[in-house]
Amino acid sequence: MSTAEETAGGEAQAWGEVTPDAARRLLIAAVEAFAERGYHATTTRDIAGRAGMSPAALYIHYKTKEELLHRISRIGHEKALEILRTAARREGTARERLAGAVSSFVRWHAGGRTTARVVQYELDSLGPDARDEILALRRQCDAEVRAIIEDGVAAGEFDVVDVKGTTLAVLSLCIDVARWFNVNGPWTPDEVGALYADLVLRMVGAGGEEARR
Amino acid sequence: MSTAEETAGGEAQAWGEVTPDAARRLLIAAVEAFAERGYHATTTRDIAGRAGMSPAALYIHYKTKEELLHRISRIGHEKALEILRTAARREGTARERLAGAVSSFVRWHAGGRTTARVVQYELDSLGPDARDEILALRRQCDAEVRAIIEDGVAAGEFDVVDVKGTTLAVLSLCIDVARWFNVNGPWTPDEVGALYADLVLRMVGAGGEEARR
DNA sequence: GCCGAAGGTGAGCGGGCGCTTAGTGTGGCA
DNA sequence: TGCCACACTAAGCGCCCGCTCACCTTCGGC
Repeated sequence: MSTAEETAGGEAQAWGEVTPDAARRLLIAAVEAFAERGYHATTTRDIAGRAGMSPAALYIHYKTKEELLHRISRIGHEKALEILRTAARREGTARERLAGAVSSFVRWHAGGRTTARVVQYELDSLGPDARDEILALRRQCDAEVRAIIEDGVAAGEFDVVDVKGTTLAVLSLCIDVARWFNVNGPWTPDEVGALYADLVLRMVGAGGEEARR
Repeated sequence: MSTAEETAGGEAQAWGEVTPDAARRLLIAAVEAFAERGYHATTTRDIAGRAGMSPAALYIHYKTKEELLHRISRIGHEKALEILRTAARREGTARERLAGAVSSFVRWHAGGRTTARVVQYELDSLGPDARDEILALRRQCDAEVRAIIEDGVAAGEFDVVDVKGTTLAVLSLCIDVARWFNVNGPWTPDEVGALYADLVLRMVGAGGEEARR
């Protein structure tokens, strides 16, 4: 179920597209620092230091500290949307597609917790324009999940009273994994993904037989 | 179901115990500022300004800015624990107690979103000692919810494979309400509380008849 | 072998931060 | 009425922030 790419230890997976090398190292350093301390508590000197460079080097590749957060946020949201989109448009019943979407989405939030934390919780530190751009991506994530649930209801697989509210709760449940998941805790990302897929199927009234075993 | 105290507009409800008056005004100002901008992005000048005082006045009542966050966090967590404890120890079936706990806990996070946001999301800005104290309160919250679920499983009301994981997911779901809930959105705190109580009962395999209507 | 572009550094700027201190107005009490 | 304790303010200290700038190296092309 899980690919090496998704759960790669260094979490450096998704940043391959960022060039040149120095810009990528700065970006990864920023992700780590923002995740540990939060955007406002992180200094540009800290980011540059983690990347093994002088404070001034940051400004060769990025106009401001906020541009770093914006870039991280956009790449992260695009990755999240891609995960949901892939799962939503796979062949299969709504039940299978929802379980797949939730387990892979949760796996991403747990395994790439450092990145996911920044992506999901530092949104308010962006300026209005950047935030609007990111919010548009979020709405697309919402639409993908809602589409699966609507399909399931139409097919009689799911039993959901409030589709909009349930969609929101499902996404909320998955996203919050980034807040509490601990790499040294009792669960692997795969285990949390499986547990959550089961819980979400129950939420939509499709807990089914195998969940009751 | 909901009391005036829980959903009072100004959210000033729980701070009655803080004296003298100037100290309370500063604390409420800090809650609002932290919720809007985050702890690190909030300045002591901003807090004092909102309370209608000079920057120096803050230090008559609080040793540091962090002490403000610590006080807010402790009072908020005590309130949250009280809500869960009251619901958990009420008379009734596990099903009824879980529904009551979730709906009142969610109502608190939605209605008192400003406070809940600070309480749930600014924990990492505390120093180690203060954080440890707050984490102990969190563990008590977890224990209350887990006790209800264990009761339900023992009584044959619930069907739960992983009690620990399900407890965590239920709390996570409720807490994350503070992140996304919007006072100007389509739902009232009561509505979200009712929706979430239903969803949580489904998660523990007690969705029951009335949910299927 | 010289040149310019690209990518880096060390020093430091203007400013706002958390917090302190000296001084002020005020209300309660002998 | 005189006095002091208390709550509060105006001013500002020392520090570190985001960011800039003058200068330095490296290296491919002619």
